[in-house]
Amino acid sequence: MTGKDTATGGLRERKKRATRAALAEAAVRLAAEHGADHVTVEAISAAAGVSVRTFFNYFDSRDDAFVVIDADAGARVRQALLHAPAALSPLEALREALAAELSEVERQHELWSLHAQVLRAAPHLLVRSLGAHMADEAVLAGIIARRIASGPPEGTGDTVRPQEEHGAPDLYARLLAAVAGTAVRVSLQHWSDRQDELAFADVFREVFALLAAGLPAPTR
Amino acid sequence: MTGKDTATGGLRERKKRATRAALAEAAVRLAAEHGADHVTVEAISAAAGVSVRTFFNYFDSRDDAFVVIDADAGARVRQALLHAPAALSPLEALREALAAELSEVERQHELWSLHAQVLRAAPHLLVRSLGAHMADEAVLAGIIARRIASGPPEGTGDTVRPQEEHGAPDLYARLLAAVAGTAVRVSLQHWSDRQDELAFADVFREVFALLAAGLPAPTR
DNA sequence: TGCAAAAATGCACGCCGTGCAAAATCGTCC
DNA sequence: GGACGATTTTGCACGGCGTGCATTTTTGCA
Repeated sequence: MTGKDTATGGLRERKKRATRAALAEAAVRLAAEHGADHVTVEAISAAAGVSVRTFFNYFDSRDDAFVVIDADAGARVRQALLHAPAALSPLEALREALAAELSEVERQHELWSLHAQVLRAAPHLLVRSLGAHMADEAVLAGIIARRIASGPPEGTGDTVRPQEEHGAPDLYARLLAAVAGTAVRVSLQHWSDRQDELAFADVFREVFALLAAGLPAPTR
Repeated sequence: MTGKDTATGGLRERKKRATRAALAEAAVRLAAEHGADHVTVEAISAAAGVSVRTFFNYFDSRDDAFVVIDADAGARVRQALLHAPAALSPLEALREALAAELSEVERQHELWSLHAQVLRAAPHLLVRSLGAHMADEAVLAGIIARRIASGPPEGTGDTVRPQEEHGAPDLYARLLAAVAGTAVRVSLQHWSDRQDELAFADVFREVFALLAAGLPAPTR
């Protein structure tokens, strides 16, 4: 369905992508310089070389230009999750799918850093950013639920440990999808605060380790 | 600082509270009837009997009127957490603090139900609602961090189990605060979807049990 | 090259949100 | 009880946001 991702031969399509990227980049750069709420749609449009009206053909609101970086990142995560080895637990599978996508983030370190800077200065944009992931969250929960239903892990081959039957799988899937999103956000925030000290991947792994351990009280 | 909560003798203060409540209630009722995005500030103000300009003296934006129900719920949770028994783990303490506040929710069932209805019909408002909790999240993380630093649980009295030294307590505290907020949201959503089937408290407990267990793959 | 579909644009309009100054209301002191 | 200072409410004006519609320009294709 989303097979033709990056390499699209359509000339028309390419130009649309270029325009969208130009608008997004102009928005982020202007926001980093003057502060997000001092950047008008008119300024963004002018910097990207299109009319104000055209801006609204690409983004539903001014804030979206600051928020939506890569529109189909969610789709890639979903694909990765669908092709994850059946041996992995849901939490592990999701962790790996996210890690793969987020390694891309570290490669475009500069743009993301700028982006993080803008979001930090304007909390309400960060909130919007969360909202952008919420739609993904629902879809992700569906995939997780299906994964659980189809392929029970049975890693060791024998019956399960003396562990309570946890009720609705829907609830589990939703919770996992939501918590994973939260984990990504917290990881990014923490890494963004101590930018030069830590590798993002380490923070990310640490966070998921904490989750898998059941958020135990830290040993001081 | 927030000592005088509900019972305030000041006549002026009372009138302000009344006006704010009237505006919020009018907003929610109109939104429930006509849909949130078909409700203008003018309509809300008229229903509450004040001018449009006054509306903006009470709320920073139109959406805030739909979102902010109880402004100092966060403060109460913080207080509860501060007075929680030292024997509880951070996760347990936070769970109990939230549970106490959320029992209030079930009492005002009708208002919250209406509210949930409005938020469900307008996802972007739900996002804003999350945002309202994000400021709380940072403060909460600070309290958790301090709680960890001051009173190490040492429930059994001896040294810790063979368990890795999990790095920054800041990271843990932030993660816990964020995940707890997510847990509340997922619980509310799940409960809201199956309103008559489950008690909210049960869903809430179930979610925190899953978190404490490290989100294990559910036994099918 | 000519034609149909799609995208970009201009224009008009209504609502949002804010600064400012005038008017109304409230608490207090005499 | 009445006047005064402080706070709140209100009207007004203005700029920015976001949308519908008709028009013009660009693109893909025959």
